[in-house]
Formats: sequence, C-alpha cells, structure tokens
Amino acid sequence: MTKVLIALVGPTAIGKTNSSIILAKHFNTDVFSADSRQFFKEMHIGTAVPSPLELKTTAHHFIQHISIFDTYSVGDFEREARERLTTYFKSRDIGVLVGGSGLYMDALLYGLDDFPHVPTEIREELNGVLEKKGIEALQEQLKALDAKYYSQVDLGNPHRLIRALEICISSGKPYSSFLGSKKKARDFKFVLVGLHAERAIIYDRINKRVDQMLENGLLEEARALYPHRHLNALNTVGYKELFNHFEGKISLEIAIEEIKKNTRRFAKRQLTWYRKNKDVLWLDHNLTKGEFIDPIEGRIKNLLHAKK
RNA sequence: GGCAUCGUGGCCGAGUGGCUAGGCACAGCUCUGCAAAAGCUUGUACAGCGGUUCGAAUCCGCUCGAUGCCU
Repeated sequence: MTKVLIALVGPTAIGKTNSSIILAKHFNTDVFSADSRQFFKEMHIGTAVPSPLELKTTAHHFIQHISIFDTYSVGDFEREARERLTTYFKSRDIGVLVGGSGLYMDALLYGLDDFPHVPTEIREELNGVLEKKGIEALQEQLKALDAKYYSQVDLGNPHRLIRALEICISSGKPYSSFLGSKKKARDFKFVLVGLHAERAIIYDRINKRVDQMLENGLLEEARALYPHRHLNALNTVGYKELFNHFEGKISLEIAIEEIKKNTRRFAKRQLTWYRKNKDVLWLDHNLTKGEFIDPIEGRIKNLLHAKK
C-alpha cells in the first residue's frame, strides 16, 4: 500500500495550523510539524503553537518536543521525523505534515545528503576566526579546502562559509564532495499543498496576529525568556525585538512595529522558498472545506493510481 | 500684507556648478545540520516654470507650498 504524506506549506499567519487540523480530521491522521520554532517547549505565544484544544483533539508530533537548551538541527529533525513516519505508516496510510520552515520541510520530503558529525569546538573556532579575522579569512580558507564550493557559495554569508568549512575540517574532504549523492529513499509519497493569498491579506493577518499575541501575553513570555536571549532558539521574530525593548534600545511601540515588519519579511522569504517549486499545488486560503479538500483528494488518488 | 528660512526618489538624509552619497521601507532572490537564521540584488530623486552657463539639485527671477517672526 502506498503511503501518502500531505505536506502543507505557506507563509506565516495564513492559517496553516487550522487547515492542517481540517485535513487531519478529514483523513483521520496525525499532524507532523516542520516548524523550527514550534519545536521548543518553552515558547508558546510567540511561535503560534496550536492551542491546547487543538493539540488535544488531533495528535501532533514535533510540537514543543525539545528545549531551547537542546542542540537541534535539520539533520536531527530529518532523521527523527523519517523514523517517526516509518513507524506511523505501519498502521496508517495518510499523514499530514505542516511547516513554515522550508529547509526542514524539504529535508523531510526530498532528503538530505549524509554529512559527518562535526564536533562543536570546530564551529566555535570558526566563529572565533570570523570575529577576529573577518569573513575574508573564512573565504580564503574555503578557497584552499574546497575550490568548487567556493565558486558557488554566497561569499558574503558567514553561516554558509562556516558550515562548509566545518565539514571540510572535520572530515578532511571537501564539503562539495558530500553533495548530490543519492538520498535515502522515502517510504512514502507526498502531495505538496501551498496556501496562498494576496500579499495585502497576508500582511493584514500578520499585523492582527501580532496584536493578538501581545494581548495573549507575549510580553510576559518574552520577559521570562530574556535571561536566555543568547540561545539560538531565541533568535526569533517576536522575541528578539522585545529583548531590545527590555534593554531600553527601543520603545515598546517600535518593538511591536519591528515584530510586524520582521514577520512580514519572514513571510516574504517563505513565499520565495516555494514559488519555483513545481510540486506545489497552490490553493487559496479562503476556500470552503470542500473546495480545499477535493483537489488534494484528487492528487492523492492520482498518486495511488500511478503506483499501480 | 511684510520679512526670513526651507522644499532632494515611499520615508529619513548628505550634497553649494560637472565624476548618479548613504540608511530604512517596498520588491525580487539565494539557500543541504544556527533556517522565524544568514546573505545577495534593485531606484539617475532633487516643488513648478523660465533664465545664466559648455554644463545646475547646486547661481538668478517668478509661481506654488511649508514653517517661523513682524504689522
């Protein structure tokens, strides 16, 4: 029996959570999250995690399953989620995946290459190089260790440079030599669905949701997390702006405007991520339940038939 | 009514005769273990009209508009 994962993507605040639950109920499935911020159990309001009721009604995976103090990466997620799905599909035929993090979604749907484990000291050291000698030092080092990748990376992007270098250094082989190998086979097929709306509508929903988060107590949540502001998990829209406010750098009003602005820009990047992906079936966010489910059901049937 | 100052791209803001500041926003884009991260690309705009000049956002005049002061 072919297993099918319905993968739902779309810009933040467009209504993915709600739609995912509609799908889960209709197809009687669990929901798997691929949202890199909803993983953290210490964050609730600012990450727009599903409500307690929603979590109670529909089984969710990878929602608040780790701590902001944990080290977690796409690689961990990809492995963990793939294993979880394998188990899940032993007794189920359809699953729902929702997520706002393009990289995490794609890692699960399309696979990731295998990379050797990198000791954290190597990254720390490279961060030190960046700080002391500047990005040029990283560029030169990469040029020496992996000329091929050097010619195609964003040379101005320290994250990309450091990642490539840490692989080169820890493995003794060029980063690019690990790329493009055959990915681990997925034991499921997927239907990729994108929620779509006019830009103005998305932005309006974002602005309103931010106001709602504030009413729900985002300020208090952020204040409680403030001591941990240096953790990567807290380098998150909705929190970092408030941290700046706590430090007296900006007023609360400005902080709120910044949250809205940064959320809009985040939504824009999410749109860019999937705009050129031909697998995506784009559906308007405002469809009725039937109009929404029918085309998805159609695609699922096509998949099942194609298999035979 | 008089005098004075000012009027630069969506916003902020440099620039006092020639070599298209810059920042922010918007828009577009990149992405294989920090991804709600990180990075990249993009605007010849000088209130209007006329004049001086080889050449004006920069000088002169008028008009319009804003602000301040005076009667």
